[in-house]
Amino acid sequence: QATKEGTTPRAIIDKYHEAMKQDFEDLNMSFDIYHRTSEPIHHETAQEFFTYLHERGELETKETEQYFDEEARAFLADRYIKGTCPNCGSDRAFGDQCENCGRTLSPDELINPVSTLSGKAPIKKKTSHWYLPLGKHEEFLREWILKEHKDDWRATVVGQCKSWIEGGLQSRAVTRDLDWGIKVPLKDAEGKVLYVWFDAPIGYVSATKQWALNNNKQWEPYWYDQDTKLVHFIGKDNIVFHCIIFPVMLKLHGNILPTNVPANEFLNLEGDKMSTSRNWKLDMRDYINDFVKKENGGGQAVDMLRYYLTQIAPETKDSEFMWKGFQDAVNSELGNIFGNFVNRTWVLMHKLCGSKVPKLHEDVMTDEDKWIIKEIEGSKQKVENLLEEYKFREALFEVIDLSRKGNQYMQKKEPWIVAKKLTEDPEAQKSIDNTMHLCLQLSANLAILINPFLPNTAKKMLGMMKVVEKMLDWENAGKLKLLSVGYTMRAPELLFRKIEDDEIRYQIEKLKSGLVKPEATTNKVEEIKSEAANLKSEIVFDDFAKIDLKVGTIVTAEKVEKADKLLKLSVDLGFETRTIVSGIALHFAPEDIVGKQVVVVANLAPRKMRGIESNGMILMAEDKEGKLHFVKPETVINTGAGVS
RNA sequence: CGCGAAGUAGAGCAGCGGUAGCUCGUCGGGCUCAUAACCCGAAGGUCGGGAGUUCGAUCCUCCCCUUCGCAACCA
Repeated sequence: QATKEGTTPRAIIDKYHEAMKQDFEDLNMSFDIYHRTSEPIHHETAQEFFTYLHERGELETKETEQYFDEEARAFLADRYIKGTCPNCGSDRAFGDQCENCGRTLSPDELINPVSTLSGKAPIKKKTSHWYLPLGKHEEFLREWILKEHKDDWRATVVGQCKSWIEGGLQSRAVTRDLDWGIKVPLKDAEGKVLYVWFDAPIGYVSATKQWALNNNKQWEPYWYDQDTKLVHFIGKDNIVFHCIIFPVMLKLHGNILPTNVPANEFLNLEGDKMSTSRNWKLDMRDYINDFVKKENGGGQAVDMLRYYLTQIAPETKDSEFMWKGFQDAVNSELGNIFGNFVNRTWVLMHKLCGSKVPKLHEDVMTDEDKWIIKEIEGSKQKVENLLEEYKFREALFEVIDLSRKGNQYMQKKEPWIVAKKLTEDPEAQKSIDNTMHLCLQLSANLAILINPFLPNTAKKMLGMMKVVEKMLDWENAGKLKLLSVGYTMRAPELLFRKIEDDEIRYQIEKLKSGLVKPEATTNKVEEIKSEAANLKSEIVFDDFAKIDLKVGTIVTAEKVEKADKLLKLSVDLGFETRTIVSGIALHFAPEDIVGKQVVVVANLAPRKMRGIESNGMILMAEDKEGKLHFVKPETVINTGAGVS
């Protein structure tokens, strides 16, 4: 990224760190510590970790030959080496994979490797690295994950780990040759740094240290006490690091192991995967500008988003963020059910009970009263249990459901009807008192229960109840004497506003229009610049003249069996019709391209792909989004025409 | 190809051997304290397809189809 933006890694880190910090602040998210792995305390911690493992002989050393760019004076990551694919002959193959035929490669297999940094051919250079032999810990991992946590960890997590363990655990290099990063703390390790995956999770430890320092606490219990619960909240693509590699490191280092790793699946957006490059995303900044900032303080807007995100969290499978769904959830569940219950309770209390918390008359308690009392008392345990199992979605549902029950309760008691009989039957006030008393206690409970999810809403409710923040302590949930009899309440305040159709239409519009539009012109310029920098080395005309380009017409096209990306084409070149296999199946449907004219490299050596011999290559242009386009004559011309 | 996860009412999701359930939406009714809100009721599903195990399968087994994930100097 730094190379792309033409700046230093350090500057990039600073920039994003600050931007994200601001976003979190505006969205009302707080952290006990928001730490970064560039801090000195982290370097020390990571180095200590390495030294500890190294001194106990838990790391292996291996010497290998790797490609080195003499001009850039750097060893090259697989991705930074380009060359000709040994499989399909494409010259767009990278050290790890060929983009054309999809085959996974190692840099050694590439024909004519070239560094993407300097454009020069790299040389082989010997280098030695330290490795973490995961294979040695297979038994431990089997026992710990596949047996001990078979049932209390999520199915995806255990499944994913199983897949890794069964697939054979390879030793993983923990160091790299790089000029920046955390130095390997050994004498003979000049130019070697710790691999990010090794030091990144150690960041959790160093963050704890920093936090302890800031708060005058001991950090050790958090990583050594058996009572400590270590929980990683991550996405499913991160499972292997947090369940396999880091635990092995922790075990070797004498630390506690994670109690649970409740990995979430992926969140999609309006029927498609999120993607920064395609601008198909939910941007924190945009939400802040469009919703949070338009409201003073924005606590409501923040809680609305928190609600929906919790409600659709992909806990068991991939889920979908739909703007319409956001509107429905907020308007209906938050506004109509929860917000409106609190509101009508307050309005009625002011009208029928003189703005005070009425008394609960035990002598006239009905079945409905007893039912709602039971519901209130049971709610704490229900929500708590779900939270303990990391079922946040369901826990939040229970909270909303309690307010739903409040609505049902009020409907059955109908105090507004009872009030009409008051003149002939003054005793009826008792029924009203009971109803409102319980609705108020229920509201106070709602404030406590919603607090972990929607803290701004809970605070607003505190204001209406005129009570101190202490009341929100979780231990108070389920209690029926949170508000004292006779205490005066404030006027109601709407907890949630409705989201209008226009706002939703605007967001969807914005999302769809941003799809192709480049994010900013500067980005575009830089991209062109970096493309230019990646130009291949100069050739003479004779080199070019060796390539025989012809205009051909696609006669037939069909998918190649058992290959995602390949289409088998027969192309009429005028003098003959050839079979050409092309890696374009993800971009074109076979029936759509029949009859199209294309430019073909006619004298390319034949190559077998998936058992089919391909005689030639179709020229394609790739756009910003990675979509392929045919290169072809502007108007249809005679098949077989030469191109030069 | 392989390995993991998933496919259940219009939408979003629970359930995972024994009369298919929730939320939203739709339709009908009630109520009018409330944010055109709330409450009650109804319609809507051969639980991806096929075979098998079982007295019984949405749930177990096998095969097939579809979707997502399994590269990184990303965290």
